[in-house]
Amino acid sequence: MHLSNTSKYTIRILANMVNHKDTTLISAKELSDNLKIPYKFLTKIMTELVRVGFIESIRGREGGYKFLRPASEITVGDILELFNDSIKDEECILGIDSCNAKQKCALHDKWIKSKIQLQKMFKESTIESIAAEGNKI
Amino acid sequence: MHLSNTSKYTIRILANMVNHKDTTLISAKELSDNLKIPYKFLTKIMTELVRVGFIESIRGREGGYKFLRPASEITVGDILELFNDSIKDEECILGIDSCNAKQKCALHDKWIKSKIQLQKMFKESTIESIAAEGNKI
DNA sequence: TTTAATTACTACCCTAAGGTAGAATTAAAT
DNA sequence: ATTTAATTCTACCTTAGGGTAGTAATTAAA
Repeated sequence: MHLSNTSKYTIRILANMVNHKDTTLISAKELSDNLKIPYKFLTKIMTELVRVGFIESIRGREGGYKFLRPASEITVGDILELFNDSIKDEECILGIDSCNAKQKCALHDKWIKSKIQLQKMFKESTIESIAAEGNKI
Repeated sequence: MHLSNTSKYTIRILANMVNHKDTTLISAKELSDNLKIPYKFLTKIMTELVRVGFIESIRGREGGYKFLRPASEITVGDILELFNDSIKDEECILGIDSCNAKQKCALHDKWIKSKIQLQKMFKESTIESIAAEGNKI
């Protein structure tokens, strides 16, 4: 019961970008140093984030990354969805295909309650809020 | 954000065993048929459950499996622990090493709330309760 | 004693996640 | 023009989860 490393890293990378002076671009090297994420692995994630349009890259000397969509409009849920980490509405926690509101498994109701709470947290947490003053990143 | 297939299967296997007439043993073949879990994969799980002492096996013709510990004393949490699927207390949802009660990540408090709720559900759900009358398995 | 039905053991195979390596491309600075 | 600092592309490696195959061991029934 946990998020994938890639999701976790991605959220922290984007939050770190928010806190960088946005007059300049931030490079992969700098992010890798800040977050202690292996450089090559980080660039792989960055390329994916460029591909889906969360960020933009400028190549060549003095290049780097910057947000394309504002950090206040990218949510944790968006990231989890990108890496197939989000909690699907229909998903029974015990993996029972026929479990639904009519025919419930023993955990159905409690799981729904937790699931909604988590989904709400993921949806309401923007990258901007993750990066806000006083929060550990 | 999900449980491993092995954990899900295991919970359902044990619940299925509860609902079997316990005057007789239940065989891997029967469980595999009941739950549509591939026979060979199921026997692999069963051998592990024997190894850790949840169930007992009787080999040879007319053999099969039965509970060693009562189903009312095996919890979902026990199973998740066995397959490294449980939620650790210290674990930050964003994977931040230095995140703790003093220095929190943005999701810390909300995550703790959900985490406690889930841990409680896992701890309080016995195999017996999963198998109880009226529940989908 | 043989046979059939059962679990256990050993050794694989496949896929995806996580991670690494090297070279190609880009563009500013010199 | 050349150098340098950056991203991107392609290809690979390693590990763990999920799953399969074959065979040995066991034991009760026939």
